[in-house]
Amino acid sequence: METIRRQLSQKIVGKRLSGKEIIGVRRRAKLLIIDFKDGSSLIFHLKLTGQLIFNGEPSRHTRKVFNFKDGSCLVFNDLRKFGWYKIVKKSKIIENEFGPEPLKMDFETFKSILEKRPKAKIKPLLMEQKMIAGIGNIYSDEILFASGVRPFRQAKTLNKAEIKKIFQNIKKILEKAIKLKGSSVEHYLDACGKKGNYVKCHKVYRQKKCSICDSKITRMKINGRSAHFCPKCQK
DNA sequence: AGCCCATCCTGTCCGC
DNA sequence: TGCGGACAGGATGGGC
Repeated sequence: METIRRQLSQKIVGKRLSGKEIIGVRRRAKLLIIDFKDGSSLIFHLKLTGQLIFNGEPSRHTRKVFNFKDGSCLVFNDLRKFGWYKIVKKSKIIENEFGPEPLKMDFETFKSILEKRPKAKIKPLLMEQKMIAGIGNIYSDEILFASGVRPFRQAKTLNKAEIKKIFQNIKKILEKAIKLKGSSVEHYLDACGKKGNYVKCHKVYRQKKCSICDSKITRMKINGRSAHFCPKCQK
């Protein structure tokens, strides 16, 4: 998402769509927000299979093509049709429904989130958008592997060192994933129509063996989502 | 609060 | 080859 935002920002700021000038492309949680000069915004949620490709070729999964005045376009594809877009006069109301952005979050804030939800399992808690914005299924697994913490541990059982590690790895993993332009497991493509490279760095998500100890990676459902962890490296 | 389930859709993969 | 079931970067709403 952040990769798509950065690329789109470079490509479409200054262009005109239906007579309105684009002045910025922002991201809040997993929402992509295109701001217009008149104060309105075009908001996207790509869910699991959405793609936004600048000057892409329309396919049978194309839901909408946004044509800019200069002849370029933005193609919105979505195989499963879970994604959506809408134009809003003020985007602030929607943006306020989310917790802090992980890369801007300080340690005290993170600690207080865990204290607010002592009984929640750590993986679903990391993915809860109202608590922390923008962490999804892949990165929650990878963050917890890097931190040596099993995904079903309740927040209250984490010791100070574990909390610190998780906090640091949230930043580390997300920053590296952004640097490598995201993770393409199935449908993800960036705004240039290219796959992300972070998938090569996945240590547990859809992996068979642990890269550290060679143990078989455990896969289980936690609150309805697939979770992956190493039974030896994660406690 | 926290978990479970169904739901929104289309597609792939795996086992029989 | 066909068929059934599981599963899929997400999120919501209802029920217990």
